[in-house]
Amino acid sequence: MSLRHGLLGLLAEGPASGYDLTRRFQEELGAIYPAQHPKIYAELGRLCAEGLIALASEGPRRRKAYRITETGMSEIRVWLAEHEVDHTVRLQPLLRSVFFWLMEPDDLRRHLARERLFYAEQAARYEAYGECGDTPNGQSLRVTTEAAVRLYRALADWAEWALTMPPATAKPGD
Amino acid sequence: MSLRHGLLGLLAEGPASGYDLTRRFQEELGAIYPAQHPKIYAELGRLCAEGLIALASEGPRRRKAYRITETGMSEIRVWLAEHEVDHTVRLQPLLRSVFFWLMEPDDLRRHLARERLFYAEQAARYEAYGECGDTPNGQSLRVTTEAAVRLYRALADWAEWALTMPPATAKPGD
DNA sequence: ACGGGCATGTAAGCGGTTACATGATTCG
DNA sequence: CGAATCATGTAACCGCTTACATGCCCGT
Repeated sequence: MSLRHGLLGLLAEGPASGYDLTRRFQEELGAIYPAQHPKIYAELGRLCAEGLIALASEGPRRRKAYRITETGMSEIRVWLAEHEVDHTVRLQPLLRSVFFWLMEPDDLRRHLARERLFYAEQAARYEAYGECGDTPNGQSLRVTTEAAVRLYRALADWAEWALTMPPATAKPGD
Repeated sequence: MSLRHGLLGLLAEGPASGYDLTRRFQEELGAIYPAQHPKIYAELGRLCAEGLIALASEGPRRRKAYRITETGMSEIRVWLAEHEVDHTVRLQPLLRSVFFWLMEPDDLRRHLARERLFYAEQAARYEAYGECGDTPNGQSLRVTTEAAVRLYRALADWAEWALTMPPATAKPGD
């Protein structure tokens, strides 16, 4: 349950609504940790009930902004300092690569070219993110986007490298 | 539902049991696409019922080896060629990095040092994988491990780089 | 007045994990 | 004969997605 602490962390920057948080999780964090609005609203409700966040203000269009409480702040701090990191990685594109030998060489080339492009675009997107301000949270976000850039560049380079490999087709003679 | 096609793809290499496949998904693919035995046995049952795989042999300790059928082969080929790639990435360590500014500088340094080590170990593990034979599927696995190496090296380098950054502490004066 | 974006929710279902449970065989 | 490992399963739960549904406000 990382989303819970993700929301808490974002609210540590300042009050925000479910809508705001949804946008951040889609656009800013979409490429490293996506989340959809139903999960977010549900979790906000739970966090509020448990007193980790509280209603900060109500705006037009029944907008509800939440702020983090003292309890919430200590909760996120404890999580960051003490809770074990979940290193789970699950990348469908890499699972697919195990089966490249089952693909037609032409299909594989097309596939890798498209993958390369996609990853390069993602890398560029985060590279363009540029400065995030000189606030503490802005500087941390800068570190995060750097990770995203390096990650997607690594995948783009890999796809490019894979294109240079002799295609390992199934049944060359069989 | 990628696991389904993951199993199909591995069975395309030759007959295997749920136990065999579980081991491959834990050890060989654990760092890019982990899967646990309950899911695997359940999925094998379903695949068998649908005729995409079939019982190949029964061994000692009630071992049941499955083989892929013609239907299954065409299913995995269609999936690889036509089904859209799921590019979802969800990395808790990168979500955490958004909140580095909430951590004590000392805790952060320790955290990054441990992360760096972890990723370097993973990279080394896959680097050591070395040759996977000259069979078509072995060559593809080589391409996959190359991706894993590049991915984990990128993360290790990132953690090392992050250690050189001035820690963006919260509330410098507040 | 109405269309589009802001804003919040509910419900069903899926994919995956964890814990529990058990049987069979080999090796020392 | 006991421990370790091979081997297969079930049940409960969790986190997340998708589809569905609705209300409100602003600009044209």
